[in-house]
Amino acid sequence: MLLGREFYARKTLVVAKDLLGRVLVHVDEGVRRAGRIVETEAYIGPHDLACHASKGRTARTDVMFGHPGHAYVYLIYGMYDCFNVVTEREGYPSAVLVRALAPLEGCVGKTDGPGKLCRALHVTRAQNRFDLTDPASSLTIEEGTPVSPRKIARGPRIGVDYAGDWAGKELRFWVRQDPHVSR
DNA sequence: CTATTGATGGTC
DNA sequence: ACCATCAATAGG
Repeated sequence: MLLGREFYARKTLVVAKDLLGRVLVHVDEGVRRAGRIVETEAYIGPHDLACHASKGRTARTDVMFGHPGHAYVYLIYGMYDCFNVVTEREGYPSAVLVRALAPLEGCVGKTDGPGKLCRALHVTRAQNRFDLTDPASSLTIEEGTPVSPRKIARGPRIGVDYAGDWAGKELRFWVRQDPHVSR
């Protein structure tokens, strides 16, 4: 069963936690590549200085201003794609970065980092704006098994030291003790 | 610690 | 038309 629009149309922080244990699936030219989500980060709205959309609506950030449940995939450091899901209501730009997976099917290499998981599932900017709630989509998220709150750890986001007051906020979530969480 | 790599957004 | 920067990673 796929997660529906209403799953994503909630507070980004809630979605970030609730995505742990869910299964990201990419049907890549007929082959299923999938992993269980074990680490996420919340990027919340125009005031979050670490959120790309805090610089306004541009060609890149446009998708974050749209409907929840769509993919936001962007290129970082000229080499790595990062996969996010758009959250909250239309017009309020926010997303959850998926940082690590436990590999399940068809993964090429490791999945313990945002760039690595995209490489492993063959997710690129070609999938940007894809609707994750559409059963006909090649990129979806299945219900999987939610993680009990007691097994969820929390800490500051990675690589956002530039973000002033928002740099220290604990908006990163991971499954405690899971070996596939990024270093 | 460094090199990598190119899109992106700001400035001139 | 530049230019600094970047939600990362691999390799010393």
